[in-house]
Amino acid sequence: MPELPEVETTRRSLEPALLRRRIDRVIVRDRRLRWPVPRELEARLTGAVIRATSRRAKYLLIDTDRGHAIVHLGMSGSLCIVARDLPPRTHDHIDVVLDDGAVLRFHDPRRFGSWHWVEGDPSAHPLLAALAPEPLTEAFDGAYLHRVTRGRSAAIKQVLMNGNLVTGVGNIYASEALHCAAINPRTKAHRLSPERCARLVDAVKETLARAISAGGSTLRDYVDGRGNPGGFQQQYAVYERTGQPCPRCGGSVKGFRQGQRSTYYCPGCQRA
DNA sequence: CCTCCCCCCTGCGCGC
DNA sequence: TGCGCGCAGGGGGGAG
Repeated sequence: MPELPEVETTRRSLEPALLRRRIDRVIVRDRRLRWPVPRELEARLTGAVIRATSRRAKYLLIDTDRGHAIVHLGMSGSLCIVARDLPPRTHDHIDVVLDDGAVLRFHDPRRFGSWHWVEGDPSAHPLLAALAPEPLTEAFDGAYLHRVTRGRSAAIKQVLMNGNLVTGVGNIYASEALHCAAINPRTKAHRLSPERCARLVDAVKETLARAISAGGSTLRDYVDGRGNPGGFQQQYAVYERTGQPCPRCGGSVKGFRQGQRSTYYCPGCQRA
């Protein structure tokens, strides 16, 4: 489910309910996530005061006076603020009980999500240390993309989804950004000119920003911290639109498999 | 180092 | 209606 826009939308919608709250209790109902939830999480989080929320790539961080919880939503995870007396549903694996009676509840049917605890500088954590620059900052520009694609013969779509080169762009937004930049997803990364790299960077930024503005994408079950679905799926140009007209040239959108994932593009206006 | 492929897991829509 | 199959937003890790 969640790529960068969904994680950012979740973070923004949760933040007002979390700031300055003290954590009374942490209930872990199922520890079997992507990695086993460390017992250290409950031990250290209980009694901590939340100072801020932040995001790095697709990781959401709960920053406290004692350290940081690093949360990943995987494919099917969501975080919601609920009332303390609301009974948990199936797959509600973690509750963070706040001192005002609200609960931050983590729901994840597929359990590809994860929770970690880190003290000190969170960017030094092994999960975060090797990540590429944030896509919505100036560090991610055409010169950067051109440099890191030299010597890479992989298809540009797969390069966009490599978290060590570009962060936050998953399967939906890779297809959408390539359409926006009018670049064929099969194009070998090292063949892109500096100009086309710059255009692709602009397209990634624009696509992510528009998705955040729309509250992210809800394909099946994504909801933000208040339980609201996103609306960006209404604006897709190509994703899951096989056979429908391209909004730019009217051509028929095509889908195909690329590295075990589905890719969508318009053969009419996305050039190699 | 890069690339490919598999896997973790549950749910849903489809065809028969 | 029931069942088996393929597929789904992520990403670590091993083989080659």
